[in-house]
Amino acid sequence: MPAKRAGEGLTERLQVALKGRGQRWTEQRQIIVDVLAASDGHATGAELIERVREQDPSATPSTVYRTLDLLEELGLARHHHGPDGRETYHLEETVEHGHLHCRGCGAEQELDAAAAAPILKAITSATGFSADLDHLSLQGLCAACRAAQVS
Amino acid sequence: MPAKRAGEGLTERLQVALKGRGQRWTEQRQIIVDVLAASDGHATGAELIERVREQDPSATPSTVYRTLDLLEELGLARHHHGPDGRETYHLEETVEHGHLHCRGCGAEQELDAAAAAPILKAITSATGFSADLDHLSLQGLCAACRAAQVS
DNA sequence: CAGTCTATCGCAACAAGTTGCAATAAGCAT
DNA sequence: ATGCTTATTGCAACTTGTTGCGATAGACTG
Repeated sequence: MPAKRAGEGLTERLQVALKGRGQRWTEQRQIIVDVLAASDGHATGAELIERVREQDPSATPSTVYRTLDLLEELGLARHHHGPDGRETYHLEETVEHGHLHCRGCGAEQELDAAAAAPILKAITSATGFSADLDHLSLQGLCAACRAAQVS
Repeated sequence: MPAKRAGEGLTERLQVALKGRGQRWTEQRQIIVDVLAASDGHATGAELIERVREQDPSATPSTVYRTLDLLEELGLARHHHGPDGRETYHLEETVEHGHLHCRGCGAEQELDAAAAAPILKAITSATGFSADLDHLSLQGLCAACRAAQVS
C-alpha cells in the first residue's frame, strides 16, 4: 500500500503558512508531514528518519529534525521527552494528551484532556503556573504496581 | 580551597551498601559523590564530568555515567530531564522537588513537596497513578508570562 | 525565459550519552 | 604478603540529536 497522504487541509494550511513567512514547501517536507501523519500517536526522531528514508533515501537527519522544528514553530507538531530523555513527536492534530510511565512495569498510559483537567487545575492553583498538557510526562507507579508493592 | 567532601555519613552509608552488594568503593566514586554534593541543586552530566576531571583528569564519561546510574540504583541520587531532554542530576539528600520550566521567559521554578502535594493527589485520584515528584518536570507558562499574554 | 535572491539541503563535524570488551586493580582467602 | 576472583575502569565505537557551511534549487523580478 502506498504511503498515506496527510489530510489535504493540513498540507494546504502548511503551504499558506510557509508562504506567508517567505518559506518554501518542498517534496521532503511533504514526506515528513506524511510520515508523521501516518505514525499518529508517537514516534521517536530516529524512527521518523528511518521511515522518511524509505521514501526518500537521500534525506538526512538534519533535514528531518529541522523540518520537525519548523512544524513545531508553526504549531503543527509537538514533541516531548520520554523517561529516557529521547524525543517523541506527534502531530498537533492528535488529541492533546500527557503521558504516564510506570517505573514498575514499564507500561505507558496516556492521559487525555478530561482526566488531566483536575491535575492541571491543581498545578495552577498551587503554583500559578499554567502547564502544557502536551509536554506533561510523568513517571511513577501505576495502580497495579502500587498494589503489588504493598509491604 | 580544596574540594568539599561529601557528608561523612553519606560516604559511610555508600561503602556499606556497596559491600553488601559485592561492589567496591573506589577513589573515583568518592570524587563523583563529592562533586555531586558540592553542586547541590542541579548539574548536567557534562558539567559533572568536567568537574570530576578537574580532580582526576583520567576519569572518562562512561565511568561518571555508570557511577551516577549506580548511585541512582542505591537511591542516593536522582536525575530528571530538562525541557531540552538533557539530563540533570542531584543528590537525593536535596529536598525532593519538581521543576517548572516557563516556555515564555525561560525561567525555572522549583516545586517543593508542600506545593506539590495537591498536584500529586490530583494525579492519583484522576489516574490511580502515584507520580514521583522528583521526576516531575513540567513545561508551561508562569503566572507573569500568562498575565503578559492576555489578549 | 533568464537572472537574482535566499531558503533549504546534504555533508561533515560536534556534543551528549551508551555499550562491549580487554586490561586493571579492589577485596577476599590463604 | 601472595594469589585469585571479578567489579571497575578506559578505550573505542556507536546512537541520537545539533550546528556551520558551501552547494543546490525554489520563487519572484524584469
